[in-house]
Amino acid sequence: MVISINETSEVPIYQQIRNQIVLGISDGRLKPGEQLPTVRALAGEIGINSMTVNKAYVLLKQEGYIYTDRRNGAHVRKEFSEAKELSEKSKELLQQIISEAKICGMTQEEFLKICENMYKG
Amino acid sequence: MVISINETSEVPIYQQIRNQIVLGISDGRLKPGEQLPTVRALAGEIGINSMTVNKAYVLLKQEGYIYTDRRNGAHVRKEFSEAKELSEKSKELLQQIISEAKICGMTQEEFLKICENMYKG
Amino acid sequence: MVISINETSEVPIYQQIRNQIVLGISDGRLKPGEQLPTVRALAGEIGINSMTVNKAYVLLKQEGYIYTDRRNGAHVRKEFSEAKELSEKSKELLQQIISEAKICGMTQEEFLKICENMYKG
Amino acid sequence: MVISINETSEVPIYQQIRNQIVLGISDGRLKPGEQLPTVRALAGEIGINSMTVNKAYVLLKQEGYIYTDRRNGAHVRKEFSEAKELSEKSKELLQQIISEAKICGMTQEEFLKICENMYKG
DNA sequence: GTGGTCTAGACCACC
DNA sequence: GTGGTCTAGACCACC
Repeated sequence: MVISINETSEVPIYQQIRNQIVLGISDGRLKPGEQLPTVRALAGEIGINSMTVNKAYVLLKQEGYIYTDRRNGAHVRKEFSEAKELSEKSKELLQQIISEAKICGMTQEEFLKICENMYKG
Repeated sequence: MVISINETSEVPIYQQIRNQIVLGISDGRLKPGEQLPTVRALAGEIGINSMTVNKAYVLLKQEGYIYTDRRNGAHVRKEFSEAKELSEKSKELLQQIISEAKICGMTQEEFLKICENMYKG
Repeated sequence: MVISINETSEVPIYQQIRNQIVLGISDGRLKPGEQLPTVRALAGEIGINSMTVNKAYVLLKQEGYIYTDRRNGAHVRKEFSEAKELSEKSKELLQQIISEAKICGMTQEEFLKICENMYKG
Repeated sequence: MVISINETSEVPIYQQIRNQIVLGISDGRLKPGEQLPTVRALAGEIGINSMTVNKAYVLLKQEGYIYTDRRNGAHVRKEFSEAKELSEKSKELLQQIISEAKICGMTQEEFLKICENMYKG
């Protein structure tokens, strides 16, 4: 899986890495248990400092998406909790996005349609 | 409309102000054309620097939610473009939220249900 | 409150800082709401890199002991949740310590006496 | 006695082995003088490098929990010193745990109750 | 070889 | 002035 960084984005690089890996897990490009590139390998590939990649991995680990061990590097978690619950932060963001949708004239149906397409994607 | 700031939040204060005003517009607490408090008044009310409030208003203006004129201060826009299009940033965020929903075992139906409830809210 | 670092300890510096601040909170040397030294000030005082202090503060923030905001720096949390529950990690450590106490011939009463003294301290 | 390793734990594997053996000694599953599996046998059983098991045994020997001789392998120590004294490291850890207990609102009585239960366990 | 820790120094967003 | 992010480079514990 290729990680591509937008250097001009206001989103910190470590967050961009985190986001793309979460996306990869959700759409199946990264399989449960699959090994991620090593911190150094990914840093070299992207052309950034390994501390930045490390920070992304620490974050992913804290969020429960991956686990690391010194022997084998970082791996995608094998079984995810089926909590079926969005984080508080995500709920707030979703509410914010929906308020923007309403203001630009989108009906509920139109918004749900967009979500459906993203869900399938 | 009362603006309440969470000082310990990682969301910048100017962004919190912007978010709450957008929310107020979307749910009708702020009517089209309605006058917003002046920068100084709002800053005094919240107890923060007026530069911060100003930054929020500049952002809201750039995004087309309000307009300002020197005589009458800031007002909610009277007619919003019915673009029916989310910003690139919002689409990215939504995609990110959906990927998290999928990973925590939420079905499409369950996610859409949450959106519906927020839409009505 | 003075933070003193043991450079020869196997405990990472950022962890030592974290530990001493938690200790300070628990024994009242650090009051609720009290301001901690800035990252740079503490780093300069101890004679270490500010990234290391920053790491300690991030950890304390994650654990809910302090909060930070860009205006006023870091502060001790004002109200702690009365969860009355040790973390899993602490429970494991406590079990480990107790097993060592038992092996070196300490009775339950003797061990509880040590805990009492530490609690009062 | 079965040693089970948590590969995703932040606790080093050699430390996990050491901890479980100490636990086994303290609760009587490992008797004084009892023979421990050979380094190779235990490594094979767990599925890890024998250097790691060796490190755990060296540590246990240093701490006085086991003794080794070339002919018969490793054995649990027959008589433990009744020093009735915790190691400096354990005292520090205990102080740290107690400070966390105090902050989360636990009374001395509640904390001692937890210790009692662990002591009996 | 792997991730974890640390340094010295820099720039940035926020206020 | 504050914390947050990032770099280039180093050393260490673990395996």
